[in-house]
Amino acid sequence: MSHTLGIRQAQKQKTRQALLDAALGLLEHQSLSSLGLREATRAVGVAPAAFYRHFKDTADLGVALVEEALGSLHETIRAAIVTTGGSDERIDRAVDLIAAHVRAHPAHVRFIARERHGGVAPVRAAIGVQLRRFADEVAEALGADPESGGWSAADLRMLAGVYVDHMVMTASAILEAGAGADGDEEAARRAEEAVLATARRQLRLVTLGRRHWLD
Amino acid sequence: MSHTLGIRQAQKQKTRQALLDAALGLLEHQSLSSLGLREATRAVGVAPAAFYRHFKDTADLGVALVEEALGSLHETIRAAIVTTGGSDERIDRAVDLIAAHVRAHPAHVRFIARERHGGVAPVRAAIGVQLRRFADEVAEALGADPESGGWSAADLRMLAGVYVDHMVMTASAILEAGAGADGDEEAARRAEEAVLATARRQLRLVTLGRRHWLD
DNA sequence: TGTACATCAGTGAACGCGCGTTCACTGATGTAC
DNA sequence: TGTACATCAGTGAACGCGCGTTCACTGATGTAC
Repeated sequence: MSHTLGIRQAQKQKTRQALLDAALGLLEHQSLSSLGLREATRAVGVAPAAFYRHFKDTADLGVALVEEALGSLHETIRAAIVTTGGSDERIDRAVDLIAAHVRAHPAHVRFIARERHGGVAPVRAAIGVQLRRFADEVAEALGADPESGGWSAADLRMLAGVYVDHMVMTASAILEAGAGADGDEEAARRAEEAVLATARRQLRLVTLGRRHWLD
Repeated sequence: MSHTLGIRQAQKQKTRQALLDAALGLLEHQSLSSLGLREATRAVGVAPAAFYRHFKDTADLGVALVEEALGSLHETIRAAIVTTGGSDERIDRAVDLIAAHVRAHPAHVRFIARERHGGVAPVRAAIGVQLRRFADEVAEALGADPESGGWSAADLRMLAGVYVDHMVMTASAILEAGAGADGDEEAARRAEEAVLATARRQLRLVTLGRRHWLD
């Protein structure tokens, strides 16, 4: 028979997850550096002291949120990497994947965009480490592409960084487009489409630059 | 004779500026959404209530900081726009200008990078408006360049946005490079040079894409 | 299976503290004559 | 130039409030026999 978590462990995980979810919700309208431990516990419905059974402080909770948020982004990036086809098809596919990611995880995207340069050092560091890992992974994939023959490691790494940064920026811009047109469903749709169109244009620009890099 | 500010007005301006300076200093290690009004007045050495003679609340002070910070960035952008010469010279010059800007106004750069996606809506909005203005200005300059003959307005605007975003991201990366190697002067210099080298590579990529945009 | 003891996630009360905001005030600066 | 009154930047005390952290506790879950 398979190993099951004890009731106690399962309950603890549930509370921990509830704290993470509540915090993520509260961070829609504020930064992590102003999130209170009591706010989070109040939203979950547990006593303030219960917080310490799961996290040292709110920065610690923030680092846990980074792992959660970048875990889901990692999957999206992997999906974009393995896409095949002509450059236009790959661009369309990548942009669609980002849009779908934002729709599926808006709060995660907001959190990463906000805290990437935010006021909590350990969280900033955790995001930086993970994004650099993603870029390494993308660089490796780019290196395997015949189109990258003759590229130096530094150039590949630069290009990978451009793609990862572009992904994060675009995700954040999609979110902003949705929030900007408050209420007006149709305006939001148009604003999002404009962001996606710009993102595709930008990727086309990068593709062209890439094609002529070794000229 | 020239018009002089009254003693009272001059003194008020001085206190206001002291509050802005103190806040900017305090924001090195936190976000605006957690900056306290009492923190700022304490740092200046005035009573908490004095704050209200200058700002409605800390968000209001933040908006004033946006104007100050983006005013200085505006000058740097204008300087980069008017640069002449071959594309490599222009890239080198632009990157040097950014590096100089970060050296001259590190706290302003940090503030903009942090609050661009931060938790204070009016500040985020103010930054967005100004950066869009900068992009419009850059787009106009690009349109005047013979190299952009045949470009659509949307394409020019997209390219301008790439330049402005790249400038902000690079400025923030330079700052991070300096902070990352704490204490080690030589490591900081090397980290900064690596960031500048990457920035130049990225601009070369964009230049190549631009050159073949209408192929 | 049943019993006795150990573990530990979550409780609830208490603490000292700094917060934002208000208010009547003070005294230097500004203005009218 | 001098005087009498108005303005208003900054004061200092007070307020109620929510904060982070501590502590001994409870009672359900886990474990050993």
